[in-house]
Amino acid sequence: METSVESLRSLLKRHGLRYSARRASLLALFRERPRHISAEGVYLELRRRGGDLSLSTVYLNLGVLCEAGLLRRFRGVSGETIYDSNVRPHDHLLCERSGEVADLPEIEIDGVPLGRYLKERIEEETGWEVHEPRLEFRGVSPRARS
Amino acid sequence: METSVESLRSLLKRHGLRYSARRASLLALFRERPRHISAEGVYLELRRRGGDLSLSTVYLNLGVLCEAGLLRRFRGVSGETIYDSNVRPHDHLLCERSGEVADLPEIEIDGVPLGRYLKERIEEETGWEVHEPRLEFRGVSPRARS
DNA sequence: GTCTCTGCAAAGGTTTTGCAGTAAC
DNA sequence: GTTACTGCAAAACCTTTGCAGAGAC
Repeated sequence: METSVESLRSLLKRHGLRYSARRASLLALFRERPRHISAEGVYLELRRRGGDLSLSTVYLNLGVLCEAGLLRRFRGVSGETIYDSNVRPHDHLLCERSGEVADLPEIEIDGVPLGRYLKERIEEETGWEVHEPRLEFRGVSPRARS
Repeated sequence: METSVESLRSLLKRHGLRYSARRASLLALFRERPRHISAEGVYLELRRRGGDLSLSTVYLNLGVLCEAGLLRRFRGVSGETIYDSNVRPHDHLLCERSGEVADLPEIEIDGVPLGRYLKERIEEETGWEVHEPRLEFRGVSPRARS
C-alpha cells in the first residue's frame, strides 16, 4: 500500500486532518498491512522503529483517526482497546488463550450478510433501533490450540 | 423469588460458598428480579437500603458469585462490567444513549438457536474452536429514542 | 481452631486531560 | 497569525490486591 509522505498527507487532508510527521507514521503503520493492534502496541512498534512520540500522542491520534473513519476500534479479550485498519463492516474472532484477533470471513444467511440479517431481524422482533452489528466471537485459534 | 435468609444460605452452600450477611444481601438483590447492574450500581443500591459494606467487598463477592455460576458478567457501553442474574445462554441489546440493557428474545435460524448456529457455522468455516457466543447488539432502545 | 470473609487503603492498568510550547496551515 | 498537534505529568476511571481483624464453620 502506498505510504509515501505525499500520499499520507493527501489522505489526511482528504479527511480534514492536518499533517504531522507523527500522525503520518502512525497512519503508515496501519496502511502497510491490515492489522489489529493496541495503543501500547502501536507505541512500542513506532518507538522500536526510531519514532519519537509519546503515548498520549498515540492515544490522541488513534482517536482522531477513528473519528475521521480511517480506523475503527473494539475491545480485546483483556479489555484493552484494539485498533483496526479495516473499516469495512466485518466481524472478529478473538482467541482467549493468545489474544490473537482474526477477521471473520463473510457469512450469509438466506443470501443476506450476517450483520444485516441480524440487524433487520432484531429490529422487527424487538422495536429497538439496532446499529450495524460488529460481532466478536471468542474461542481458541488453531495456532493456540496446537 | 425466594430470598429468605435460609434459602440464601442453602443456595450459597449448594454452590460451595460460605454464608455472610453481606454476601447474602448481594445475592438477594439479584434474585428479587432479573437485572443487569454494574458493581457500583450494586454498591449504591445496597447502601441506599441501609447495607453496610464496602465497594471492595462488592467486587469480591460479585467475582465469587460469577465463579460459582450464580451470576454472569459482560461489558457495558462505557466499558464498565455489568453483572447479570440470568446465567442461561442469551444475548443482549445495549442502548448507546442510555446505557440500558435488555435481553434479546431467542432467535432461531433453520430451527437452531442463533448462538449455536453461528458457533457451528464459524467452526466449520474457520477452523477455530468457538465458544458459545454471547452476542451484544448496540442500538437505541424505544424508550431512549422517544 | 481453621479457613474465609471483611474494610480500608493503596496500587494496578488503561485512557483522558491540562498546560505550555511548537509546528502546520 | 491562527489553529491544532505535541510532550509531559497528573488525574481519572474501574478493578484488584495486601493486610490485619472479625466472623463462619
